[in-house]
Amino acid sequence: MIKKPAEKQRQRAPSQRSLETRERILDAAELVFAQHGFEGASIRDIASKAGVQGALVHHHGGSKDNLFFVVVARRADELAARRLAALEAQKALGDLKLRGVLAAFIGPFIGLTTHSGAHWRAYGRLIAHVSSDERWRPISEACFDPTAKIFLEEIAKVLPNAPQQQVSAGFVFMVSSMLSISASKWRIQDLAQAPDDDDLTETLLEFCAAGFEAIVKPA
Amino acid sequence: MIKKPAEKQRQRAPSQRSLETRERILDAAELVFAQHGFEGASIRDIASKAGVQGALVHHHGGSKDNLFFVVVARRADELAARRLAALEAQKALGDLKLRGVLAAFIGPFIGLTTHSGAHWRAYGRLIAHVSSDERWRPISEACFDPTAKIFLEEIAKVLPNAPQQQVSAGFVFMVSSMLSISASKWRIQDLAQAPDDDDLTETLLEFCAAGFEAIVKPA
DNA sequence: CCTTAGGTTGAACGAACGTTAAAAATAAGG
DNA sequence: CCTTATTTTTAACGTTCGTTCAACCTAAGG
Repeated sequence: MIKKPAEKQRQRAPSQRSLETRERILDAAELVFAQHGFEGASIRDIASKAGVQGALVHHHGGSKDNLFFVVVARRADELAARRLAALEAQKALGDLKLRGVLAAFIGPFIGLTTHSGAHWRAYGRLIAHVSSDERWRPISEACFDPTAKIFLEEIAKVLPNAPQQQVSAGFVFMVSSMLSISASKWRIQDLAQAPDDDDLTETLLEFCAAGFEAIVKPA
Repeated sequence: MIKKPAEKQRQRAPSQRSLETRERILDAAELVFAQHGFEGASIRDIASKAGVQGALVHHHGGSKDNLFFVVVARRADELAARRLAALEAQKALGDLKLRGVLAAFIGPFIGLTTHSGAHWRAYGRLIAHVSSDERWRPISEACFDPTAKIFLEEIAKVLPNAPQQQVSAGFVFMVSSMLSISASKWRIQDLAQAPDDDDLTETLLEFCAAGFEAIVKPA
């Protein structure tokens, strides 16, 4: 669970309307941040897309930095929960192998970011932004590192004798490749000179599983 | 060779001093763009780092967009040349295989961006920025796609019967993983909980070669 | 139904942005 | 050496940025 900064005590429950407004603002911010990045996004763009005044964005989201954090954190718990559930499901099948662990990590992400609407698609690009800029390291640590560490341990279990350095490198390669589907799918389609409607989960899984096996073998 | 926008005819040769100033400005722009991204970089930051006035940046680099293009294009030719030379060298060894093609693509990039000083290191991050934002697609097409197409053809040669779609996907996974070494090396070190001074070329090569082989096998 | 905490608006703040114009300094070319 | 194209500085333009404040409006709680 992701910790939130302490709010000062409320004396009344928020109204239905304000909750809906807040959601609309976060949704708009998600889309704008994903499309233009943090610096390229403007509060006015976000407010306009949400159909509210700029001051209201600040009221619901705090500073621009804080708003960015809130938007990233909002879906992080659900993504983590789905990954852990997939991991448990793989374990329940018995005889957990590398491929099963990677599938539990990759599957939910690709599923959500390609088959669950525009907002999850934008969220995928958002994670790509966060992961490629050291500036957002605190956000990564708060939102994604706990899950990452769990999967790193699972990978270590199914690949005994593998140097930690190699496992970490492979993990980053896997994450980068996974995020490239959100951030650079246009590039794949460009190079293939054909529209790509396929689900790339299987391809990515094959690629990473084989890659992992290859780099952890003793030299 | 990368085409440049036509300049209006000069009547005098540029002075040594102005050439040096121009280089200083492009160097500064390279560092600032790499660190803060396009939107996050300011002309005043660049000017300050180059030790000149803001107006001079505009004089030597044109608009901010154009300056960005110039900075990216500046080293693209050398990178491409090194990759093609490496490819020829691999061919000269005879019996070109997938691993050799990938080594010719990855090796020069990692070599330059990790062992050739701060500017090449920044240039690596710059390419990562360009490759992850569809906004810079024209730059990618002008600077990197020609080389990419050559290597895609070479890969197709050493992997006959491989569907083009799979090869394209694998190529993007490879590029993303390669760029992650420039953009997310801190992440690898974080996860490994140890500083990493190793050259990751071999690891990346193993990972991608095995991944490629795996995804192009007939289902 | 009142009271008032909380939501929302509209307008404005100062700062930073990319860019430009004109003057001053420099050095290339005859 | 003189002329003048080019380089560089200085100062400013107009715009947009994140943020704030005071004023209304809405609706939760008693």
